[in-house]
Amino acid sequence: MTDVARDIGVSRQLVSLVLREQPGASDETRARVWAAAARLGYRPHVGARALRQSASRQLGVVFVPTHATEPDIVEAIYPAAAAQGYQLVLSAVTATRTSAQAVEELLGYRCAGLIVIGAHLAGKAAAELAARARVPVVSVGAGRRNASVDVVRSAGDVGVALCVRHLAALGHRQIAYVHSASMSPAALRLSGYLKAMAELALQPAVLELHGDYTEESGAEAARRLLAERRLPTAVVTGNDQAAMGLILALARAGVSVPEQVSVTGFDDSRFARLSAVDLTTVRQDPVRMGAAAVAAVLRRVLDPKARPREVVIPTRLVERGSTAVPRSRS
Amino acid sequence: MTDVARDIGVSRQLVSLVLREQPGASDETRARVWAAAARLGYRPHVGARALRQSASRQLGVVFVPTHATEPDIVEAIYPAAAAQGYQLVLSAVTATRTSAQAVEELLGYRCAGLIVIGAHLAGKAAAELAARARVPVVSVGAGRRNASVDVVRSAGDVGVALCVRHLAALGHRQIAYVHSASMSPAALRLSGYLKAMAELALQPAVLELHGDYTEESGAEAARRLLAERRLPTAVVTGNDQAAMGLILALARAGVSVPEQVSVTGFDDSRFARLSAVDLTTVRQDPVRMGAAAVAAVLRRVLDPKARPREVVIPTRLVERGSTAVPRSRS
DNA sequence: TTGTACGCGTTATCAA
DNA sequence: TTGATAACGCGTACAA
Repeated sequence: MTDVARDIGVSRQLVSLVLREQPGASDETRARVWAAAARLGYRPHVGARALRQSASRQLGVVFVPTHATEPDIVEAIYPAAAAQGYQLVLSAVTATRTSAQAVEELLGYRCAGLIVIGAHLAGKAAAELAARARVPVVSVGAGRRNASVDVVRSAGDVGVALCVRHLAALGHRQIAYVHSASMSPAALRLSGYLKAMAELALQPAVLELHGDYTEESGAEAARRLLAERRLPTAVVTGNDQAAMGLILALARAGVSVPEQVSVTGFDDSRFARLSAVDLTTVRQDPVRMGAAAVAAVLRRVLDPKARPREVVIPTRLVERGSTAVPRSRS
Repeated sequence: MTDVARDIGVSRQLVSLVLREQPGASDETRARVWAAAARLGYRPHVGARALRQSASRQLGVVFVPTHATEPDIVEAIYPAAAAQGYQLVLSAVTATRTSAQAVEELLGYRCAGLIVIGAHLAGKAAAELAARARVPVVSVGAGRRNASVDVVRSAGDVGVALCVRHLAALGHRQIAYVHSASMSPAALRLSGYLKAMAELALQPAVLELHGDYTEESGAEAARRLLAERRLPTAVVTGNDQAAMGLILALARAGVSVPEQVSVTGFDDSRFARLSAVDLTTVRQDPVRMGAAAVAAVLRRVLDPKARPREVVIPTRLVERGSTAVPRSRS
């Protein structure tokens, strides 16, 4: 900054004024400052700025970059934060890096608030982190109403219930559900299935998988369904990837979707939209989740006494080609 | 830090010493300092540290979070950087955020070096960025030998040639190639195809797609192949997602893989490994790319006079079930 | 081991 | 519009 000031022969603090778009400089000077800054390739030092202001205009974001949907939420957070003049500091959770480490690193930036995407903030961890961070924390995608962190999540139970009712409306009666207990939002989705089945007076059939919702687990589900005496006419899954694996494994076994079995997913990920996959699924709306997350942190940044809230983002059914009227009722 | 010092009644600089693991404090004091730091939830302020040292131990990383393979490289960069005591500052390229903006933001952190994943640094942009940043820049995945930035890339031409030779060894003679000109590494892959076909004295057949390598473009390739008089016995694609789309669209049209047509992909992404997809593909080794990228930046961080290099990471063929002996030679 | 003093780049306040 | 001065949190040199 000193270089810029010297270059055009003005004071350092005038340059600071101009770059922060504060009043107090003539239009002509403003133009010269901007020109000089561009010419010299000058950028304000974010660290120095944060230091001086004892409050950075930065939001920390914890996410899993290799996840199917988390990057979509990150993508939505960027413009929402930028609109309020905030930068993002991303911190990834990877195979070699725990969420605790990711959060720890963010604390060094003295962010104004933290957005944690995914199921890293189970009850106790949430409270500890919130106490530790001393700044508002938002958990996106998982967790329930909570005294220490805001929660932004999808209405997963409603989404699954929509699938069940859609299938029932098509005439299905044997509707199985593929469940993975290890995923935190899965419990909510399962409850939606059970509730919808009960309302329709249908017999629930839950297939519980080991491990995460991956394509492999969908294939495992297919193997287990095929091993049974009779296939259900429809399968609701809690995740697109599991649905994909299920469909492909069924196809290998000569069972066609949707002719013999209808299948639904959850997420409306990029796979689902593929014309070749054409999966009926539940859309999560990462854009609204990202915007809601930013709104939630900033609400508490601006009013530190505000209490954390729970924001539920609606889900909606996307009807595609993987569901159809059952071939025969039996 | 002052708080920690006051808490246990020692000087601020002693705390600094201990936390940086420098000699000059008794074991007993060390323990007390660490205990107090943990209890108070203290973390050094990265901005203040960078400011004081006029050289942050941070590496900036530009990447596309929604991309199929870039997050894998990011994941590999983390441990490689951590091993040398460097933190990462991630900056995402999204639909609403250009690579120029992503880089611009990183400059504010005064990173020791920049790693740009993807094809954002075409010739001129690379030189400009390198001049602007005043720190070493590495381009990962795209770009060619260059005076201003290091390049770490896969041997894409070799990888595609491996596919062609593998198919030829199985007995294939009509081997088509699905090409997408808009992707920067694609030219290299195409050249590998053409070279290998020439060496085998086979007639090349290049199917050029509009747009990126997406599942949709694979489906488009399938439609165009099906519209022709006769299908090739094998199709080499420059990307797993395109191969996936191709296979699924062929399946819908009643053409089975590998029985009627063999297909290869490129990337060994998560789809390819799926037992239901079981795609023969080329493995890019994101781990080695990430490690090489870190090594390349740090080489020039430590020796600013060093010239940029080009590092080529070998690729290898992963033989799976999407390729087989052609049903009949015709 | 401690205290003292300085500077990193920036913002903020004041009086001129 | 400017200059003087201080402060943010940290690292480091030096003397005690």
